[in-house]
Amino acid sequence: MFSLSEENYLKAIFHLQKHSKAGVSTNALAEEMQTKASSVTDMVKKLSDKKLVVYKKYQGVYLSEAGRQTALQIVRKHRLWEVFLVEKLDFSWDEVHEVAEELEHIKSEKLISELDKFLDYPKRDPHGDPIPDAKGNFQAANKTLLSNLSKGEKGTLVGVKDTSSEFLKYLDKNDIALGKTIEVLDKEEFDGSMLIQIGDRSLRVSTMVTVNIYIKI
Amino acid sequence: MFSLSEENYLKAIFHLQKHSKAGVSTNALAEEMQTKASSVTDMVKKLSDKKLVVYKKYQGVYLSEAGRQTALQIVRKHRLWEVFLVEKLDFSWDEVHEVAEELEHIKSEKLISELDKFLDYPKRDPHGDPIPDAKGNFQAANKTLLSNLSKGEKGTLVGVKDTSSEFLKYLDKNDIALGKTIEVLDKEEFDGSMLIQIGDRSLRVSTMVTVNIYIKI
DNA sequence: ATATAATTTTAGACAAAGCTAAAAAATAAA
DNA sequence: TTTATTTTTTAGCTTTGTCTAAAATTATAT
Repeated sequence: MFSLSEENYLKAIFHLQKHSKAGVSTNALAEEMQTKASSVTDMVKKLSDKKLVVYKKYQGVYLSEAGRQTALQIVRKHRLWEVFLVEKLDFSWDEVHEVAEELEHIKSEKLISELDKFLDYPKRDPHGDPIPDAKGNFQAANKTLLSNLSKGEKGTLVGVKDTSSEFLKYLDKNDIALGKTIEVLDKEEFDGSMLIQIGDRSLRVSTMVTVNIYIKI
Repeated sequence: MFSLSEENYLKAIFHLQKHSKAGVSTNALAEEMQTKASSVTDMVKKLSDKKLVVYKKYQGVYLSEAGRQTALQIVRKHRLWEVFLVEKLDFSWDEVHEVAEELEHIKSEKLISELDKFLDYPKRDPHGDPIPDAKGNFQAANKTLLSNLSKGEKGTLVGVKDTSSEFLKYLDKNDIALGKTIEVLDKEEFDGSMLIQIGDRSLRVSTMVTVNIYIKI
């Protein structure tokens, strides 16, 4: 159907699209894809010919409905494989991304529907991100960044924004995990750092941490 | 490490090598790879430069020890994934090959060692073929073709040579499966067809069938 | 043993996806 | 509103793996 490269571009545009309703710029896409702007222009033209994106010179690129559906299916596969790796193969949440990047491109409808069943139709991946269903539907959680909470507020950790191995290992080390209850004991307005209560311990965390943790109140 | 294409060539040479101790011919490899002889020559030169095969112009190609080990690891991955698909995802044995062709190229040591553990270190794939261990060791079963048995002899079905969907579906339809006991009730010397006892039924099968079923006596 | 046939290799071309360097367009600054 | 800067596109080249057509080699058959 689509080449490896085409699929990766669609996924990248999808992820960049989320953050702003404007078109995705060539440079942003080049950065995300770890490639050069000229290569992006070439590929974007190709995707445009295939009606997967809407593209006007110098105006950035948008996913078409077909492109969005394709991207959603890749995201679905990526996240299902992540669940598989963590739940069945004892991977930790900081190890799954790389492998899932490869597994997401395996082409078999049956494989994914059976995997979904085998995993008992999970709704979220190990980082708390929602898994689209076969039709591309998923509910974006009503979540907010920990940094938005005020002193005294509390909620449940439902996701992370930064999924880098370094950040996830930091969380593991400090016993910060999905599903834990976090309460803001104190917030330092000067630098945004917080003193939080998590489980039976309290901990001081920097802004780098608070802007990368999603909380459901 | 190696490209998709390189891996597939190594695997193809490995499979063709098994059948004759002579070098694998360019044409045979082209046939196996569904490509042209000229393309094969190019690739074989490349593999030779990388010391994965031994190649002399017009003399066919042989796997080097490094090439053999690489091929064995690909075969290992292919067969482990086949077990996974059949045992965990309810695939039937005629559906697994295509998908395993893709899965076998995923690059992660940990993925394969964990999968092996998850499947409880299977020794054979769903077609009865042995699964090499992490070091590339596997025991070739002492098996023979059903066609080699004489009237009155019996044994256990331990594998199939032809793994095409058509053949496997024929076997399923006639309730011929791995592990079943087969006895040769009668053998027609003229065309090699046999009357066999399998389970509580007897069945007449053609040579096309008897030369594609492996029996352990 | 020589002619014919089959196999294999070489030479040159092509598509995909990337790159560099230069030109063009858009944006920001003076 | 010009000028300067940044962004984007174009043009042309590279690599990987393929192809076709022609040449070279090996095998087969008379």
